[in-house]
Amino acid sequence: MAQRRVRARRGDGLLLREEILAAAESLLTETGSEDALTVRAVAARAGVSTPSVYLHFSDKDALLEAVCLRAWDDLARLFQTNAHGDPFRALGRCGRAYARFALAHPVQYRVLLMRTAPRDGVPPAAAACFGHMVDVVRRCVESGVLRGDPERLALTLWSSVHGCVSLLLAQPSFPWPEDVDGLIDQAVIVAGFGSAMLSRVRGPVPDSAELAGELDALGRRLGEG
Amino acid sequence: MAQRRVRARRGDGLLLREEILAAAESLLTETGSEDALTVRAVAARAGVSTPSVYLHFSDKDALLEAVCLRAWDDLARLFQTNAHGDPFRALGRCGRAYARFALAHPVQYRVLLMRTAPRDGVPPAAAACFGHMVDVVRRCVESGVLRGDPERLALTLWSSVHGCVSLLLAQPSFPWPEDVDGLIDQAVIVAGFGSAMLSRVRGPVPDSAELAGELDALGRRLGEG
DNA sequence: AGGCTCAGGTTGACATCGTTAACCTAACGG
DNA sequence: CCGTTAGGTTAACGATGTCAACCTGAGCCT
Repeated sequence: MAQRRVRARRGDGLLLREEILAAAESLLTETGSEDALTVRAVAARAGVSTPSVYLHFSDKDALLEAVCLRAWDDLARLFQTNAHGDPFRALGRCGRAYARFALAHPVQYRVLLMRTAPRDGVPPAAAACFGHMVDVVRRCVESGVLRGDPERLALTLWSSVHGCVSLLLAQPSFPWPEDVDGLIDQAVIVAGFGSAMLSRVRGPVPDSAELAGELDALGRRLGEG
Repeated sequence: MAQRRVRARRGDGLLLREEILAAAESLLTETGSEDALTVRAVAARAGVSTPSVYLHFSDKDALLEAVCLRAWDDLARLFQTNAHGDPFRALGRCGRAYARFALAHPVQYRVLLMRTAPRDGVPPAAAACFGHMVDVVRRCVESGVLRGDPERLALTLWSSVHGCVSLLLAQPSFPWPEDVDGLIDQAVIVAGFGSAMLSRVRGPVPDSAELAGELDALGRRLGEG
């Protein structure tokens, strides 16, 4: 226990809630692991007895979710500042921004999007991520570069960039290439190109030779233009 | 404790190891959650005292990893049976098979690929997944439909399908579309199309109008052919 | 001033967990 | 038949999430 906290005045009960959240957040970022967030450690850092935590959070998971959600304001800002300009390029910027956000808040991202969420109700973190993706995808659909249901398209793009960052977070000892940024770029662009292309290729998947031939031609034209 | 196990004969010490693994596996699949796998529960189901588990596994995580790895034989078989024929179409089949594998072994997949792996050494599960992807991608590169470093391409394709299934596993209460299979198909094809396209489009990302025009033309030709 | 109330905590305990140290015992070689 | 040792067991420790019961002091009322 760092310092025995002075008792709050009447009506200031919510003060403790904020102090607990701050203590928990510092614990998370300092240790880099959610395992370090024990109720006792948080209470001690807040200068308060252990059961006091339960005055403001129904259980440990509620505390963990609340503290991890604090990072999600950053994500909204990131999407907002990257959504302008050409829709397809904005999509790329937002995807990269999403990845940067995840890697900048690894614990929070793991806790909220890589663990099994409770069965009841959509977790707000997931809803926010998906919502932001839908917004930027919708502009691509309106501009004509993407076609189809924006929500469906957003799901694929979201899962694509999520896959990249979640593997990076979960497998730190994997022999990743030097330029992680380049890998993320690749994941984002591949998802964008693929989505744009899929909505225009009807029928069965073309075979290798046919696809190679058509894409060679496309590459020449886009390279020249 | 179900039934007090009869002591193994001399030299049959490894018998217990197998029985512990079987008990742990049944616990995992019955409960569907790795939290149910406590050392005590496993020992009880194996008909043995709790510390006996430590005769064969250094700690709980070692046991958990060992039991989850048992599913990975299935994955090797799946890639093997889907790798034949046209390379690009085989890539699609393997991607779908990978997703089916993950959804068929949700606990094992979560434990081995969605939790933070230890810092020392590449986990065998991740190495196997990546290795299989590289194999099938290499054939695509040899046939010319994909271009570039097979390992790099495999990383993107792996992360793409991993993203889809890991979101499905982690967010069961998300309003997923009815046809999960269709969503997986989409993720796989988008990754394949995008990868094939990216290696042919040099220079900066085209803007929305340019991309839309070229892809419209491509769609018409592939649709007719 | 002085007492009452109840928001805002604390003390102490319980069950369960992973893990270890110390001990036991039955199967085999001689 | 006896000693060794592989193959276990018993008992315990410390940490954890959580709860029931208790305390206490700030603010209102008379």
